[in-house]
Amino acid sequence: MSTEPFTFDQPCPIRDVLDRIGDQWSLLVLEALAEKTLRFNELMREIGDVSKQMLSKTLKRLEQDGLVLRTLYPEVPPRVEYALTDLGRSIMEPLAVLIEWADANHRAIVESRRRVSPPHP
Amino acid sequence: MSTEPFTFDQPCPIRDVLDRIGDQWSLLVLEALAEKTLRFNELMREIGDVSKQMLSKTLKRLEQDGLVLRTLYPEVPPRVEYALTDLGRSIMEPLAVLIEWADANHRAIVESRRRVSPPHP
DNA sequence: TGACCTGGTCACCATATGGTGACTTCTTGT
DNA sequence: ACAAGAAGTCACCATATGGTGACCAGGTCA
Repeated sequence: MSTEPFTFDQPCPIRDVLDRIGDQWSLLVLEALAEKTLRFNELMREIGDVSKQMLSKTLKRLEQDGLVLRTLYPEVPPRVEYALTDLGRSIMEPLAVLIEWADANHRAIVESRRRVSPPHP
Repeated sequence: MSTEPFTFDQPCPIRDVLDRIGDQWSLLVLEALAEKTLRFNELMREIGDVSKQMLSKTLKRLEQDGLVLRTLYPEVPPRVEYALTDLGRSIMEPLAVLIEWADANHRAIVESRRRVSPPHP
């Protein structure tokens, strides 16, 4: 299949990518930053229910993977801005296709789920 | 954004979908079944490193969500075949786009990761 | 002299996740 | 009689994940 070949150091690309965007918060962060550059606390407010710790971890991984650029302005109080890189912007296209599918088919999934295990018998 | 609006019963579609395909095994199962219908033990061998329990759980969720069809042939010994539904086949298209992106950009991600935290100083 | 702001980190704890190996049921093969 | 094989399930246990709230620095406002 298209995910092969891969080595141990460089695992199957798609599993690696899904590990990133498949977690609780990465997609939300990417979506927020796709709209515009945001500061740490702005991101927190934008996403709403993410904890500092998780947002911090998520941003760090996205930065390490080169999807997000972190810029520190050594002012007082310090200002830190997060923006998508070119790579980060480029992943939004495949994600948009997936989001489109999700929007179109979510109803079918929910109904299938309900059919199998009805609400309250 | 495109993921709104959503209710509590029917969460944000894309998060819901990512919860499914973003887990350890679902994508592998979908990919295997996209090639051809397989029996339980065939799937195990195909994927290689999945446990019975996880494969069972994964298949059950995919079936509940209407992505996979489980057919039991009441023979002896029993034969159970798993196949993609139309819905299951339709999600392979957005996934193919994502897989393509992953293949094309995985190298960039790995290199970015290495740049940030070098192997052995 | 505090109290507050930003952008975090850290320790603690609860829950979720996932692997292992035993067990099941029925029938066929030796 | 006994093992084997299909398709799972179940209990047990270890690790991963993620939330909470305390804490940090430096400077500013009242």
